Amino acid sequence: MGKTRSAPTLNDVAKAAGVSTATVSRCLNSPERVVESTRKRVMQAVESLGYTPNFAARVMAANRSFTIGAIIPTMDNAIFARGLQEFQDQLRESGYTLLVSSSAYDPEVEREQIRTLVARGADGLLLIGYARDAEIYNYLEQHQIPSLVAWSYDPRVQRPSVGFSNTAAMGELARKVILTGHRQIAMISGKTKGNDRAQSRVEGVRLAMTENSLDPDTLTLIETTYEIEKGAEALRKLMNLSPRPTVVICGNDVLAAGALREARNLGIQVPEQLSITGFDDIELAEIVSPSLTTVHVPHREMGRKAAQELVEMVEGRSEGRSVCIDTRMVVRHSLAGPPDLP
Amino acid sequence: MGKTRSAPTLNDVAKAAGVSTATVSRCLNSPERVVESTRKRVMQAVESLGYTPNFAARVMAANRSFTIGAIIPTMDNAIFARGLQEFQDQLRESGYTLLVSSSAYDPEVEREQIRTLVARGADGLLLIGYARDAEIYNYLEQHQIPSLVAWSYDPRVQRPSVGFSNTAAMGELARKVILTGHRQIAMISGKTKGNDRAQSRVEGVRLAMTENSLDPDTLTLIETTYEIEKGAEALRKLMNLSPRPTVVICGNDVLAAGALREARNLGIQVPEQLSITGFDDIELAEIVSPSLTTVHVPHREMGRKAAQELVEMVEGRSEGRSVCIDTRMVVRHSLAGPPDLP
DNA sequence: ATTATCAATGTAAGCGCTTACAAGTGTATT
DNA sequence: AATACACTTGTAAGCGCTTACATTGATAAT
Repeated sequence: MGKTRSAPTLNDVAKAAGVSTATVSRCLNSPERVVESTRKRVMQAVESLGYTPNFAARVMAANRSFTIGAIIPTMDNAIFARGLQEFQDQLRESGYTLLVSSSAYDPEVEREQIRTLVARGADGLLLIGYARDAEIYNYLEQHQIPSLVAWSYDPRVQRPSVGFSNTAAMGELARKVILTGHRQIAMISGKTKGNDRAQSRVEGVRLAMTENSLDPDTLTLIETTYEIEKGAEALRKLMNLSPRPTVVICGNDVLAAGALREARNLGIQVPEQLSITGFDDIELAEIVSPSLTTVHVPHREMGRKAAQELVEMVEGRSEGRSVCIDTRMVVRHSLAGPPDLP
Repeated sequence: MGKTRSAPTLNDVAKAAGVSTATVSRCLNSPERVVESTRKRVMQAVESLGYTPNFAARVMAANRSFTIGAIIPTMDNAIFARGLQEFQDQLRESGYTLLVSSSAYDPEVEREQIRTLVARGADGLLLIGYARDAEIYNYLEQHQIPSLVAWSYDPRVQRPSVGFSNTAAMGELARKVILTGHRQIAMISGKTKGNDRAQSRVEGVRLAMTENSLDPDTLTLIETTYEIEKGAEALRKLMNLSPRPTVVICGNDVLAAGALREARNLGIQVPEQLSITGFDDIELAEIVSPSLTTVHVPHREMGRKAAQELVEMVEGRSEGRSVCIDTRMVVRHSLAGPPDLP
């Protein structure tokens, strides 16, 4: 910290109020254990000195920080913003503070951030998706830090999580796409390596194809990072293919927005000449035109439930349950039947 | 923290390596002060025990945290995301960690967050905009925590800041709007109370009007929170006015995107029947159609320079300089001349 | 009146780390 | 050979707080 030479300490308050440090500490942490008259005097001293407890000292002494850490892949787009905001609000209600850091989708960075957060005394951790080194989970185990996975839910994985089935959600959308008549299907996915959500979404599309007697190997797949620009780039590539896909399923709304923009730049009519779909239903999805057919993920609900569950775990009231959140397809204007072949 | 019963401590490492805790500490913090052979042995012990230093203890003992705090008004939209990302990256390069929290534009919450961050041992703080209680600045002074204001720059204010002149930036845009022929001007602004950036932007429009012999009192102003939905709402209200404004200047791109959407819903052609402008030039601005005429703010540059300056301050190499970042108008498709009167 | 009980407060032992200072060793200088 | 010095490592005193345990005084129970 800054050289806190002049900041008042517990001791200063104790002296000013004419009590012991223990009493001051009690006033702050369990006021009901101090008689009113004393408490008043102490609080006044706190007030007039402008005392703020030193967090590091408190954490060290109490071995408890009332802090929850979250590592998200990125803050750069809105995907995690909404859910995290709700997560934070709910946490605050339970008396916890949220510490966020972002890993830029880099497992190494994530590992480092996890260690940092643990070293900082986080009582519990929110992680995005299942996929990470066993070593990391071991580390958390060893330090006895409860962790909860969010944004993914897979009944086969034995690990507390609050999320949704990316496979099922994308599957539903893909089925709709196929039913609408599309056969030349392309997908712009996020990088699947180390990202189970991206993997599952691709998986969902493949499954839907198989179910409908389409060869999943005919799916044209481009993997890229989740940036608007990259979505645009990928679309450009896809439009050079022959035969051209009649629909582009995007791994999320950000990629879809990029694809949409590029289609406009190329003079391709959406959805008349080309259909495009998204995933997440962030605000962007409704803003772009045509508005995106996508999958709605109840981010707020997820954030709230994750906070509740994680607090339960931290306070020893739960061993870690999993919660599956329902998604639903949102049909808007970017999806239509394939154009008539010339 | 979680009950760290089993986590190894410095002491454990020291024993395992057969040295004193001081030596281990030195290996970790100033390795050059320990002879190679010893260092190797220690590092091996660190490795094999899976030791991570306890942050709270370190902060307490060293009175230094290598942590910078930032309180931003919201994470809910992209306004701050980009600049902050760069701020963080730059900070990391200098060996600092960023702690972010968001205040939801609430001064009370902000005050609390600042106290929390200080109590947590932040070495320095990044604050958005100048406007806040003197009491807060005093508090920081007392605790000797350097703070830097970002997203605002005003040569008249005697306080280190890295930002841009909101007045000048918006003024340039407004001048362009007026030159394009508009006389019926409306503005959808963020809440100006306690938000100097919003205030300055309104100010910028008024100034431009005055300069062009328009009465600034004829500016129709709606203040609202920075949400897409609110932008839409505001536009609806404006379109019920008579005479209808021919241009709607929005306080930022988010509001503009909402306004744009609503115009589309109302069947109003932009820019043929109505012009709309934004501010910030976030990705959204280029995605919507028509794409937004707006003011480009070099967020990355701002984030980077802010990090550099704040680190200098924290390390006592600077008393706090101010940096003015240049913005520039970006002309796209949402602004055109006013429609011919019927 | 005596003892058990309880509520309010004080005493002091750490929590895990850094660092000033002390101690020990080996090398250069005279 | 004696002295100085640099370098490496150890010793131990905190950093500001919480909390188990001890103490005190008052009230209730006998």
